[in-house]
Parts: sequence; C-alpha cells; structure tokens
Amino acid sequence: MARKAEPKPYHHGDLRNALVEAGLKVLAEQGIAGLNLREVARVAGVSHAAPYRHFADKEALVAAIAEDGFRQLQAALRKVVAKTPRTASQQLVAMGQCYVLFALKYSDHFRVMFTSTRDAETQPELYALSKCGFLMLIDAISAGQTSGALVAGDPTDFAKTLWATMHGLAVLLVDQQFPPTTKSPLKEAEAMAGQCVQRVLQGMIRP
Amino acid sequence: MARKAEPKPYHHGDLRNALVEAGLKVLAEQGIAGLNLREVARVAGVSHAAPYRHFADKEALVAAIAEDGFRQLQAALRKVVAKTPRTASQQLVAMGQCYVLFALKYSDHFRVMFTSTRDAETQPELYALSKCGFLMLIDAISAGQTSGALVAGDPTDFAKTLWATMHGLAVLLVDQQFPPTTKSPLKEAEAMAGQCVQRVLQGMIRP
DNA sequence: TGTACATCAGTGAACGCGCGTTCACTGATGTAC
DNA sequence: TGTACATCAGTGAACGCGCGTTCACTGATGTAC
Repeated sequence: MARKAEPKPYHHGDLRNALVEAGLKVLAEQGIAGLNLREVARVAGVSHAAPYRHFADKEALVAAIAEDGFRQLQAALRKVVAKTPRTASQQLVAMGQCYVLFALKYSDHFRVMFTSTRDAETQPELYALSKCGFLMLIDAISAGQTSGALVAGDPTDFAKTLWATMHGLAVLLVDQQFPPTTKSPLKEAEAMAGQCVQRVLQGMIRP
Repeated sequence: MARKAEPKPYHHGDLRNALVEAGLKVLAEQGIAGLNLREVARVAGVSHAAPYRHFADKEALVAAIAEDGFRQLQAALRKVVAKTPRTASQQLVAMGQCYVLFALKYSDHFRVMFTSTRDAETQPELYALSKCGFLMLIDAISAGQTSGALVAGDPTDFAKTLWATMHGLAVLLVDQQFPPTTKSPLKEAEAMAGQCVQRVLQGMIRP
C-alpha cells in the first residue's frame, strides 16, 4: 500500500522535487496559511529538518514552488497557442482564458507565484520566469500586427494592457470579487475572460 | 512633546479609531508582515490586550482596516470624478490613474483590502464596500453611453473589463512586475495607467 | 572481490521567538439617591 | 452638592501553540586501495 510501490527508500532519491510537490499539495488542500516547512516535510514524509539539505531556508522552498508554477503556466499557455493557430484575436482570447483558468484552478499556488517574486535583483531567474506570459503576449500581438489584424503600435504597450486585464480578472476572481452565479464557476470565469479580452480588442469608443 | 499635546488620557477616548490608524502606520512602515495585534497596540500606545475591548479578534481589526481603505479609495475616486467632468474617456482615464496611484501609495493597505474580503456572506458590508470602484465605473460608462461617446452594450460588462485592467495593473505594479525605469515610479505608473485605459477604450483591432 | 573510510542525506530532540488570546486586576467614569 | 455603587476601558502577567532553525547523531552510499 506504500505510495507507488516504493518501499520507502532510505535516502529518498529526489527529495527536492518531492518537497516542491508536497508544497503544491499543501497549497491545494490547506491554502497559503498551511504552507510552512514543517507541514510540507510532513506531507513529503520526512522529518522537518530534512528540507534544509535541499533549501537554505523557507523562502528558498517557496521560491522553488513559485518557479514550478510559472513553468506550469508557461506550458499551459504554449499548449493553448499551439492548439489555436487561427487569428490573433482568437489566440489572445484563448490565452486570456487559459491564464484565468490556471489562476482559479491553482489559486493559492497562483498567489504564491505573485507574492514571492517581489525582488527582481535577488532572484533574477524567478523574475524572468514570471514574465513568460507577458513575452508570449508580445509575440502573439506582433504576429497579429504583421498579419494586419491588429492596429499598429508598440506591441509591448499592447501586451501590458492585455496582461493587466487578464491578471486583474484572475486576481479579482481568486479574491472572490465576482462570486459565481452558477454551479460551474470555471466555465463562468472562462466566459468572462473571453468577453474581457474581446472587449479590450474591440474597444469601447464609438467610431 | 506628547503627540498632539494630549496629556495621555486615562481612557484614551477613541481607541477604536486610534487602532485602525495605528494599523495603517504599521502597514506603511513595516508592511503586512508587521501587521499583528501586539504591534498595532504598541503603536497605538496601549497594552496588547486593550484591542479586545473594541475588536472580537485580529480578523475584526484587519476588516476594519480594510474598510477604512475602501472608504479612502472611494473618496479619492469621487474627488477625481468631480474634478474631471469632461468626456467619459477622460473620466475613465482619470479614475484608472487614481486607482493605480492609490494602490502604489498605500500598497500594503491595498493588499489587505483585497485579501481580507474573501467571504461575501460573513462580511456583507465589507464586501459591498469593496465594489465601490466598480459601481462608480458603471455610472461613468452609462453616462458615456448616454452622451454617445461610448459604444452601446451592458455597462456592467464594460466596467468589469475596465476594473480588471485597472486592478491588474495596480497589482502587477505593487508586486514589482514592472520595475520603474526612472526615479519617479508614481509618475510612471500614472502614465501607464492612462495608456492602458486609453488602449482599452480604443481597442486593438484594425477596423 | 573485499575492506576501511569519507561523504552525505535524513533524524529527532531542542531552542527561542512571537503571536493570539485569556483572565483577574485596577483605575476612571457615570449614575442613583 | 455629595456619597455609594455599578459599569466599563485598559493593564500586565501568563498560557499555549506553531513556527523556523540548529545541532549532534545515525544510517546508507560511494570510493580508494
């Protein structure tokens, strides 16, 4: 009955990754409040001093968990872009929906991602990773401009606006500012994300 | 040299408000990490048991601090709307700038506002208050539609998009995702907020 | 192939700290007569 | 106006808890000869 039929290895093998995964489990089941070294070690099945063999301190473990989140988000966005190679608008809408759904599905993980990256100097790799979505937005926008679908202008500025919209919607939903009206909050969120991105693309001013 | 020449009143007079203000001071000087009952009491100049005469527990004090933030934000937005009674676009841009500047000026207070409102049922007043900006957006948008400046459509949907953009930019800036390139980050943020809102209003699709 | 030793991952007990909260108290305020 | 008493805001000592971190250790692994 031991997990995955491993006979509880003496030296565990890959505790570092196991700790990160345990951290994700803790975030999913207990939220940020439960994310502490002792609980993560408990879930990973090791003593609470063991993590110090792999992480300098708690902050380092949290940073690794955040890093994992950005990699997952990046992978999800790549997948969606590959699957939606139609117009720029459709791609941007799909990316927005993917982003918001990720935030809702892994809400506490998402929170950790954006509260532990505060220092661009001390953790440059993590900071760079946190911009993954932004860079993919720029690419999609540039392509849309080249194809003539989108208005001309600095794609970075456009990407800032779209990222702000996507991220803002994600954060507001995660923070329960738009309580779901039906029993499928994820579908609602996806629809809202689609509407928001489309509205940004179309504008609000009467021509 | 006693603060405001008060001779240290025996019964303090208005400790409840003093505790909220002490909380703001703590947030400004030490951030969220320093926001605990004992420190707030210390800053307010009372024993750490005194707050329990006015708040049931720590959560209640934090909720009061959040409430104060929403009232301040609402007041700032009202002021800006009153001062900018020109076109709908100009009003919406000014509101976005006001919102983002508020978030940056009182960043940890802003964080507290949007992390303590999670329960719409248990704290209905606070939840209602948290929508103040949203409701003002709806009003401005409706007015813009009536005047013919804005495209027709559900103003609530438009407001969701604009709020998401404003809030997202605010959160990303607070979380250092757009590190300032000059020495006046507030001015930069104001400019970015103006650009973002204007971009949302104008759209990105080629007509 | 076998032995001796260095290396290193994980253990468990312990430390110290700060926190939220409680509780018997003290001292000031307000009110009834 | 003055006195007695109830009320209530603030005190300070104390409790208990969970946390991050340290440290001497143990047990497994790898390597040199």
